[in-house]
Amino acid sequence: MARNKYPEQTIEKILNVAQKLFLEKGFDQTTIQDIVDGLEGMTRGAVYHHFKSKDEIMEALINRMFLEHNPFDELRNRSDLNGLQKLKLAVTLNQSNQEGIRISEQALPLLQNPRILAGMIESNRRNLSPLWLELMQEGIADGSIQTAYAKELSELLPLLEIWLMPTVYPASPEEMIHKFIFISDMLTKMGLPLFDEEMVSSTIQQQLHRLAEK
Amino acid sequence: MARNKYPEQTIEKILNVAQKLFLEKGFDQTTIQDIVDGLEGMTRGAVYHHFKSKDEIMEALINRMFLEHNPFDELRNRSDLNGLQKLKLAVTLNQSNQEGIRISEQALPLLQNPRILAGMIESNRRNLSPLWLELMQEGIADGSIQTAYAKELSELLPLLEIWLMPTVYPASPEEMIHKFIFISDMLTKMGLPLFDEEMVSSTIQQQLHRLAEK
DNA sequence: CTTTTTCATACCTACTAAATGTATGTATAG
DNA sequence: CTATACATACATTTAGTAGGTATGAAAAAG
Repeated sequence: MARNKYPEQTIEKILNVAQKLFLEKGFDQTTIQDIVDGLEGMTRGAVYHHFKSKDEIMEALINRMFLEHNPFDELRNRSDLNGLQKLKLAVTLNQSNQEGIRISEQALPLLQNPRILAGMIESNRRNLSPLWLELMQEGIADGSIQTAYAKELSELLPLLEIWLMPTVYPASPEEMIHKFIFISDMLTKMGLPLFDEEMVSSTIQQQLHRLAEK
Repeated sequence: MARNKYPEQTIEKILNVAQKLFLEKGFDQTTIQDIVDGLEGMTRGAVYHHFKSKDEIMEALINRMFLEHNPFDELRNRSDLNGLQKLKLAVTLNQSNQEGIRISEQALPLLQNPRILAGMIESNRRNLSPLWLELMQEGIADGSIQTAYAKELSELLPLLEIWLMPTVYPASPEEMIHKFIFISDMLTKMGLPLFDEEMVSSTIQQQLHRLAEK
């Protein structure tokens, strides 16, 4: 089999298998041969043709996870919303976005995957925080929010997201609820009322549901 | 040279060299042979005698860095301080503690060292947060602080420390000052006034000094 | 418009280099 | 005398490279 018509499909396949394995066994414990074995009828040569190294695969993966489907593109041309409303929507979209990754890959053990965790932090800081900041400045300009801490909050939001991950900071549903209330309260006090009553209570419902499942 | 009288010294030496190399070049880029080369007159056999694997060296290192010299032991038998005062002292001790690591190892590029970053997060959560929580509960009991968020704050404090690291979140001195003010303000609003005027202004002085150096 | 040639590239095979880890041996402190 | 702190030599795993082969597609020729 030489010269595939759609090499992008091959690349996607490689990334899919790599993501699965990295999340399951961790980056260091996954060999390139492991990835190849998951590719049915391919050899290491194919992988090395598309990616210079294992690190490059990791890099591409992190980009795909945290960059490609970020929720901010959809918000760009929504002129019907003010800054705060956009921010709230971004939170919601972001949440369901992450939910997707989490479920499909069954609760990624991030602490066993330091590369992914670090990549996430770095990618968030470089790519997501500026977008948050932009929205906040929009909100400040149109008067829908008042805060002296836009820059700080834009960096902190992604960090708080990590704090909310039960795989990094294990938490019972009750504790999760408490965390949410804390964040909601804190953000409001700092001038960024992102989580209103409705969002908090819907999260609580969600967590109670999680509790009932056990 | 066989059968050293003080094997602990050998172990310490290994950890010292490993720490230096890991922080300089990163975990993955450091080979066990590199460590051995820094040990003058030792062979890989010695290292493998004391540590089963490279990962075990890393584990021991992280313990040594974040566990052995943590500031809380000193606070245990200080019955002259109330909870809040102990918390404040803990912050100060913790800060100078970290300063030590940072200076001696010239600004560790944590994001190039995902293992260390993740180990730090994990170690903080497991070991440090409970100690913070304990102090906070003491402060609540003796009335020196009032907060409904002790558990949350005890987890968040170490995270905020990471946020304050310029090697993870690059920041100019001005931005650092702003971050400090943010944290001070935020903690106060959440019922944990750890940073009083004096501490904030001393930090500002410190940052301005850093600014002047350039 | 059809055929041929050319060329980039998707992929394979075989090999190298490097690093981890292991089995076994030796000397010495207690 | 024995456990253990190390050394030596070796086996194994794994990343990465060099070079080759096949093929789709576009340009050139007929």
